Amino acid sequence: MTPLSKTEEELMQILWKQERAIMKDIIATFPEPKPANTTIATLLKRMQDKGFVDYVQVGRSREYFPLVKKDNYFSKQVNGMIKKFFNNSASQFASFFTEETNLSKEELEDLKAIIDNQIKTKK
Amino acid sequence: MTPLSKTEEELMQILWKQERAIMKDIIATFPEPKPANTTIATLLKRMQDKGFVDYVQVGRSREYFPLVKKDNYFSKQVNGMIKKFFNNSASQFASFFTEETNLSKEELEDLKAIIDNQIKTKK
DNA sequence: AAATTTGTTCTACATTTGTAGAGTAATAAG
DNA sequence: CTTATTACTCTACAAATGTAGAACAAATTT
Repeated sequence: MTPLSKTEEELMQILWKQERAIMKDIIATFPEPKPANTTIATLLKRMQDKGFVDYVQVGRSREYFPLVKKDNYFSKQVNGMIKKFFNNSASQFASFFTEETNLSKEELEDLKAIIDNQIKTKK
Repeated sequence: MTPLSKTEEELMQILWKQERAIMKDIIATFPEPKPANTTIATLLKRMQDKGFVDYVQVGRSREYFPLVKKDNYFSKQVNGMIKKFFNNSASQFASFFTEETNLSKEELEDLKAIIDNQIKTKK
């Protein structure tokens, strides 16, 4: 399936946030200068063709909603990156991540706790 | 600066691996059916325009090389994702990550060690 | 020297993406 | 009922992307 383009992905973010949204709601979330609604309509149709959104007719307008969960979509993204940049080694990615991102001491502690938990449930 | 497209990114991966590569080397890395070298040439020129690669003339051919480090490029990617999907919270990303990816017990232990180290140097 | 290989620039073209006007239908508001 | 609002389809078009042929030059092979 064709992936979402950058702009389409941003629209997805809106749908993920709103759960269900009609054209007006979508347009409302954009800052000035708002895009033409034909622009959004085109994008939505393309996203529908790609299998990422669908809608239900409600009165004269449509309630659009995402067909893929954000978490799901996101973990595919991460997995793609791990594959591309780390030869598929998640752990290599993980260590890179902890080294490169600027987590505070507290965040690191939290993370450590999470990992500890994981280790326990694993065993 | 315009970002790399998917295909251009793949070419970058080759350059990152080879350090420096001439056309023949690059083509050689592709499986059959290999792309036309004009295709690669076009891609390389575009990537050069975008500021991601450069070359030195060596005899009749050019040695192309990356202008951005893989690590550097990669962490920008990750940061972009964190921003987009986790509202800029790296720690939220981190916990999602450890929960979603299937790290083995050993990998988790390794990761924990790394984090411990981070915490110490952070002190 | 003739032929082959290698790599370049120029040009081209189909597809995808970003953006939106024109036209139209239905509904809501005056 | 007339007007304004909302949103949908159709059409369009510029920019970006994927891919490569034609033409040409230098180097290498036969």
